[in-house]
Amino acid sequence: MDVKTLCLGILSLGDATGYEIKKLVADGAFSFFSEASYGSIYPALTKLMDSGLVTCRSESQDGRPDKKIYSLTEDGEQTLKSSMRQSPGPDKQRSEFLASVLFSEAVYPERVTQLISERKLYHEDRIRSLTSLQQEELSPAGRFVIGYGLHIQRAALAFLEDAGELLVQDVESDVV
Amino acid sequence: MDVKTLCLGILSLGDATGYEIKKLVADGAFSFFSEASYGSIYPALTKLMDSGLVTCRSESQDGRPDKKIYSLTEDGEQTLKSSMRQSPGPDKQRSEFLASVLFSEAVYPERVTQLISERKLYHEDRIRSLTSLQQEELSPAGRFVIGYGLHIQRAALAFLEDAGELLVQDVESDVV
DNA sequence: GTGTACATGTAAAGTGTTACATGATTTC
DNA sequence: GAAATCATGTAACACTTTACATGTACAC
Repeated sequence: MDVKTLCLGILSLGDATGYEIKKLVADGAFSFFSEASYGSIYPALTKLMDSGLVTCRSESQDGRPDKKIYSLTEDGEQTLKSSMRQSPGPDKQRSEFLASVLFSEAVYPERVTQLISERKLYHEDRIRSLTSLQQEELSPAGRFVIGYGLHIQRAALAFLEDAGELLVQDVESDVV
Repeated sequence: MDVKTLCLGILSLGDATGYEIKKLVADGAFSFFSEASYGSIYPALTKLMDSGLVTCRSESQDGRPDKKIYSLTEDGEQTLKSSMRQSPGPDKQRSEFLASVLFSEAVYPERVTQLISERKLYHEDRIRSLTSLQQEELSPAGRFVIGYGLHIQRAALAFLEDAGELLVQDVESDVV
């Protein structure tokens, strides 16, 4: 999903500024399944303005650049809806952790133990953030998305508790 | 993880051609956590040659371009090992499915039911491929990585069976 | 006083994908 | 006879990140 559609989608849930969109994508409910930086969000919003899919009202503030609050237009809503008609592409899951485990085995087997224990902390952390997001979330779909994320993180953690031990033993016995 | 390190890692598990690396990344054990196209793999291998991290022997074939089989050098192994010392970055999980669920709710709620049922098929498919990969896999780390993937896919499917129904009901009652 | 949050935006650099070019061989 | 598999490689394009530019206000 490109940044333009992502912005359109976020705006369908309520008006927002570029800054707010970035925050949602970086830390909010969207952080679990998307990513975008200022360098792609601001240009995307400008292009959406040019094609009339969003409008923008400015609120002046003292000491700061004007806040530019974007809203979806009727056209934007239709465009989003027709994007939603397409079946979503497969997930893109890139995990340096899994790659590291697989590649460390041959060249640096002692590393595996550490990777696993660090990974548990990672999942615990993700679970904490998702749990706190769950407190705020409102719409059924929002609850569903957070729930989906939580469920996966918990499953991953449980897997590490079980299979992580086994792997560590296996790799260590190979070293010996 | 950049394509160069990915190639180095795959070569640490055994010699391979660019074509084989692409296949592993697209359909094999690596497909669960990485991605790369010919357009990035071939140039990466050339660069790795230039910096002496891999060597290459050619096997001529009739009617086809020579097979170029790459092997890790001692230098390549050390470089990979020092990459492995870095703690792996966070997972990058991009899910058009989750975005679609969240964004459809407002502009196209009937779509949600379909998204969920298509998604079940998606997970079932992933489970099938991972299960068949599990048959071939050999090393402890390989088994661990596939197991991790399987566990997550199963958890996701289970979540959909439970929460998917609820969501569909919620969204439908909102429409009415 | 130091760091973080607020707020927008651009330019350069890097990375990667898609599409193209080439062509035999095997499977349906 | 069409489509997939084997096999390498390049060029154009798209996308993103990182760094820069600018500046206030508030919390510690």
